Amino acid sequence: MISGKFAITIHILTLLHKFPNDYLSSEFIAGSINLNPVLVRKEIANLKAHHIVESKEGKNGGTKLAVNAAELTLKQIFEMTFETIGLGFAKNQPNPDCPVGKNINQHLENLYSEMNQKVSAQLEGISLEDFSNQF
Amino acid sequence: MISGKFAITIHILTLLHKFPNDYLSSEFIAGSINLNPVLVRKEIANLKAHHIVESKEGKNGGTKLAVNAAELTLKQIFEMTFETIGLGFAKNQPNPDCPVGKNINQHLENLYSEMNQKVSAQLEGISLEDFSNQF
DNA sequence: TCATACTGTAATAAAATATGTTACAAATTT
DNA sequence: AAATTTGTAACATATTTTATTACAGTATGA
Repeated sequence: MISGKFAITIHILTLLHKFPNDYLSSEFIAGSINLNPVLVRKEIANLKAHHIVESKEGKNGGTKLAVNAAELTLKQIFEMTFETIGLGFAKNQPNPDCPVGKNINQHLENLYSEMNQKVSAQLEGISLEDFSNQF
Repeated sequence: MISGKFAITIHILTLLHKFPNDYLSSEFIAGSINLNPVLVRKEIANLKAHHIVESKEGKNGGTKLAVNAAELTLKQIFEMTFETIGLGFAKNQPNPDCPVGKNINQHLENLYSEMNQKVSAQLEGISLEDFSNQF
């Protein structure tokens, strides 16, 4: 299910790309997104775990892109933010005694899986640089 | 954002397709989905508004498919359940004084719009009959 | 070396959304 | 008339998302 994480992460990365020489603080970034700085830091933690950005603690610290924006695709960001098109139905526990109920989740998952593949294929063709250069 | 409505509606329609000669009660359908009958009736109300099903009140009442399952596409169901891949970020109000914040929603919307087109194109090729015949 | 300004992270709270329940009028069948 | 079902509103609960507070740890530079 697509949540705000994808949008937030793209926003963060776009800013980092626009200021390639600076360590941007979570407060500055949060000011652009209009979001709580702690949430920004959480997304940055995720980006760090994937070695997409590096950050520096302490005074004048902040975060900086650690990869080539031309080589980072939106597909990677999509996957990195744990996004999938999914059941979106938290408590999907159909009746196993019903021939339809018994199998529907499998068929829905197959369907969603194909949807994800289509979306991924599209996002693979767009780099962070492409996205950022629209601005 | 994809929610349970899409899954629930497909489930309902698959059942209706499997029992083309019966008026199925919301209770029966709810039993297969393992969902509250009122929620089933709500989705059916939506289907009725789109003339996809017809229902009969009163004793032995219920709901029945009103269209040819071969001609009803999952794309129609997708749209009918108000599904879109969207921002998923309820309070996305970036800072208008920031060059990135000012424009990001437009660019994200364009991106999501393309994603929806890909998904729609895929779902257009799958009929309810196709889906139901997998079972 | 000390004040300052950051990150990192946990704990908690609030808000938004999704799902579930109860209740009952209206409709139709037997 | 009794039984069963839809239709719908009003309300309740659960889940997920977003926000806040708090503070330890780290680097900078005056």
